[in-house]
Amino acid sequence: MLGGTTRDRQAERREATQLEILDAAWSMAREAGLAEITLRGVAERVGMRAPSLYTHFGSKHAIYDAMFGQAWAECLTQFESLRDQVPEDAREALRFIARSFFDFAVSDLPRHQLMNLRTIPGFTPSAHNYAPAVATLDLAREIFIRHGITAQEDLDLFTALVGGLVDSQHANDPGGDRWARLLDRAIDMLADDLGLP
Amino acid sequence: MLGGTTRDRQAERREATQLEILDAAWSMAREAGLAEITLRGVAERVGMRAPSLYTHFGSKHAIYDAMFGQAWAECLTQFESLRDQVPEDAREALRFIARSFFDFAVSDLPRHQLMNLRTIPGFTPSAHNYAPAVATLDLAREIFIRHGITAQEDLDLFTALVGGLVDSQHANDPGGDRWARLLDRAIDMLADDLGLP
DNA sequence: GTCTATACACCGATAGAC
DNA sequence: GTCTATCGGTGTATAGAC
Repeated sequence: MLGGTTRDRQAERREATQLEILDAAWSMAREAGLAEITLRGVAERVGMRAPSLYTHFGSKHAIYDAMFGQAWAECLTQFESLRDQVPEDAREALRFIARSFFDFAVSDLPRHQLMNLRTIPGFTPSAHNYAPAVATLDLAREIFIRHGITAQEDLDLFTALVGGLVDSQHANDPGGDRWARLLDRAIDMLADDLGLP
Repeated sequence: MLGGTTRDRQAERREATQLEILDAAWSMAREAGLAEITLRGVAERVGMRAPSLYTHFGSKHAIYDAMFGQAWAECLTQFESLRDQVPEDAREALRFIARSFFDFAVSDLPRHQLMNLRTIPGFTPSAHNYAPAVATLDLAREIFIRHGITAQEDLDLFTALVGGLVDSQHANDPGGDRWARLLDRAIDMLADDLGLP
């Protein structure tokens, strides 16, 4: 049907423009910092005026929100692709997951700030864009359970431990490896606590 | 000498006004959030106009900077007063320090954000106001050494561990104790790793 | 020295013309 | 869908009153 095709075309075009805007926002975040994004700056990068962005996003926070969803979706995709590579041995599995998450978080500061820190004043992710974050944690939980680690407290301790190392690395030795070097040791510490062989 | 007295009076008055401004800023931070401080809001609380604040602080960041110094000085003072209460036993000592820091960090969100997170866009503490932070860490290091823990990596792991729990608590269960309950266990984990009895 | 009034450049957001 | 014009807000520079 012609009407249907037209509508699809328009929807595609619209989605493409939204992606273009988000790409511009990421680019500006990486250049100037996550919090330094401005609508005028983003608009300029896509060849628009600032108010035109409101055709595609209801507010600046809505742009952050969409970026939040993108980032966690990216993380989820990576974890799903790594799913079959998780070692059989529980201790090795913990190390593998921890290293994967650590590297992902450390490799992109603005992305990590948006995903895991509350660095944008007043921003809270919507339920819709929070979903891939939940899915990622669920996936981690599933892998943990598969390796016999079932207590929520154990997963909580794991996330706090890895998160603490990531934040320390970013805050106190950006670009270095002072805390990255401690990751395996930290995980072994936890594995011992869990009674893993 | 009269000139000296006058100068002292003026200096005292000036310092008092500065403290008044900082108190107003803390009050506004606790009401509206750390990042939501505005110069006009702070000025109104002390009965001034916004530009008048520039008589006492060179910029908004300079106010954040002074607050940063206050917060860490507060932390240092508390740790110094606790110094003689640190248990002899190394494991108990670790628990004690960890709990002290955890409680201090969790009891005041805006203060913790300013001290430990980089939540204010573009803000970096000056060397002068960073000093009490260094002194606090030095004090912690000294206590660690007194208990036979001398490696920098051990202290790094300790700070990352406690920091990770604090951040998780603030971000995922504010006002609760989901990660607070894991603190002793986490410290025991580390103590075991260090070969402590 | 302290404070004020004024002004400026920038921000996110809205209204309405095309 | 994109534009121009504009609004209320911000931090801050400056000139001048007391």
